[in-house]
Amino acid sequence: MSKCGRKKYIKTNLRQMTMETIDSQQDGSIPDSVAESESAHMQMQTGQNSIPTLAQVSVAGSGTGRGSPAVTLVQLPSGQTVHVQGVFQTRQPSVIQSPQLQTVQVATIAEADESAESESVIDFHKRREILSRRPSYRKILNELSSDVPGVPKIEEEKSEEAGTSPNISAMAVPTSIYQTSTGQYIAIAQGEAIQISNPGSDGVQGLQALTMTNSGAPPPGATIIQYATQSADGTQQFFVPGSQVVVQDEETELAPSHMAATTGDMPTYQIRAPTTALPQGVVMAASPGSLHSPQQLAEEATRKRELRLMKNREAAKECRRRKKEYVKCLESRVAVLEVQNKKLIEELETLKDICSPKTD
DNA sequence: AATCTCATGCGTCAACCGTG
DNA sequence: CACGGTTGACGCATGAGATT
Repeated sequence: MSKCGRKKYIKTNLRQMTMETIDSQQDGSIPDSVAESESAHMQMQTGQNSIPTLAQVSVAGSGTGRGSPAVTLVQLPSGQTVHVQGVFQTRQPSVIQSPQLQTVQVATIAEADESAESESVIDFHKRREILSRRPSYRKILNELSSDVPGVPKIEEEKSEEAGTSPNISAMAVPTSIYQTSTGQYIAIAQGEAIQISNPGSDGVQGLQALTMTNSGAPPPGATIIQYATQSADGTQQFFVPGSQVVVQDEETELAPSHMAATTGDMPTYQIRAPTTALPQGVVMAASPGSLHSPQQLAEEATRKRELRLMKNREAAKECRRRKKEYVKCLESRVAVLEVQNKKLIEELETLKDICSPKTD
């Protein structure tokens, strides 16, 4: 791949991915690449574009009821409709589901129902305009977190340079939202509590308690968390955004001894936050009122430029970090949705076997 | 070992957007 | 409307792996 090709690959970015989703949904084809997961999600929500060999499944209550019991309406090929309580409950809006995509979903339903071509063309252009520029990743993540109960919003990272809130620790690591392989949502804020929002598939709904200590022994920035896993196999996977690293420490050698003693065989995870050695603010030299000579003006202009360059440098780093986090969240969502889709298909097959008339 | 290819990250510019 | 934050785009540097 040439450098230009690489750029092209990179530039097949999130905006284009969203556009592809729209386009492919308009002509009814299934998009490949990452947008495929969105397509799968729409299948589950709208009951359209269902897999040909399977019965159509429509989810009552738009499939967005938070924690509410999932009532699935299964329409069998014979015309029968069966209300079932899903083993895999209908999920709340996932961690990554941008408002744009929600708009697309609604529009897709509307187009399917009304089949008004002219309106769809207008909608298409409207959506094009809406998607001309994506909101910031922070905004997207904040809106997403507001849809998930119990998951705190990502705090505005204001006053990184100007002013320090007394409650903000020295390391300004922003809150991160993770999604585990089992669909749980984990919000981690440096120096604050870790919350796990359980989708409630196993009856344990709401937040789970989590033990977190900041050990003195590990290197700076390391955080020891202890998570009582509830999964059958006893393992828990974390999808880690950004440059943060989650290490499962089975020997618990980094954990304090009293923690290991009180937690038994619970696995210990160590989250190493990226070192945020942000250069502190530049000391403002001269006040504008004291400038007289052209040389001083030039120096002031240079100083302002360098200050702006420095700020933009840090902003670009932060932006890239958020983008990586966003992409990793998308990838984790793809993985979760694939598992979810697989389980739904299996559940449907089981129901078909149960409900199909036996011809003895 | 030298070269090539590719992935990744960084600095900068410019455009957009929200806010006061 | 000015200002500052955000982010796409571009060029560049660097390191790792593949190839010659």
